[in-house]
Amino acid sequence: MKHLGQKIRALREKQNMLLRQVAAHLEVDTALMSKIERGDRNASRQQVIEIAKFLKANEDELLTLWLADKLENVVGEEKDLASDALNILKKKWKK
Amino acid sequence: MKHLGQKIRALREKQNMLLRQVAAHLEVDTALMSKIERGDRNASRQQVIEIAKFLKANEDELLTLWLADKLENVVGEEKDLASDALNILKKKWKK
DNA sequence: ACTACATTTGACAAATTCTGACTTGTCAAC
DNA sequence: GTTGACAAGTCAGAATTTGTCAAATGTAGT
Repeated sequence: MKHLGQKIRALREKQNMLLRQVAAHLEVDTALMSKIERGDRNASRQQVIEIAKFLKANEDELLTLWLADKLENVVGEEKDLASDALNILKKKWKK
Repeated sequence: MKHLGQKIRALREKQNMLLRQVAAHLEVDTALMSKIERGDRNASRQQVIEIAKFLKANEDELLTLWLADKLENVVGEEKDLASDALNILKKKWKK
């Protein structure tokens, strides 16, 4: 699994829907929807939720992919530090 | 350990240095340095590196804390999804 | 090849966020 | 009450993000 967009596209095509239809449901331009599916743009949290509803997908699964995309942007070149960094956060959250 | 700023402050105070001195070394305003230590502002990657040099700290350790701060911002309320999201990324990176 | 429709792309303005500097306030020590 | 260290608020310019539009490209079907 690569990014959220690819997952969305797979879901959409399995249901024979058009970009235009999903875009209309989110009330955004088709062009934006295209970019989201191609990974050019990030969807907003709310958009992900709407997409999950509309495509009858598991909301948490899509949100997890959405979060993964965002984490990837932040981590950038620091891949080797990411695990340690997340562990620090986990400790912090436990308290 | 909370955030990078607290670590920096601890290091700085252990060496009896003033905010002003560290700030001067980074060529930023003392007020900005104060905010970084209190976690009001994020340091840039380059600033973290400079600070590590100046305070004789381990660069990777500080960068890890720096990354943790950034991850925390991104994760936001999605704490429960963060582990899964990072696992997805790890798989992706292996290839 | 022509038409019709779906998708992609690049340019763009508006909105939002980030950054660092500047100013003012607080507090403790002297 | 002056000084020095730091905190806190405000601000403008820079940078990034967001969504739209128009034009380009892809893709069938005829």
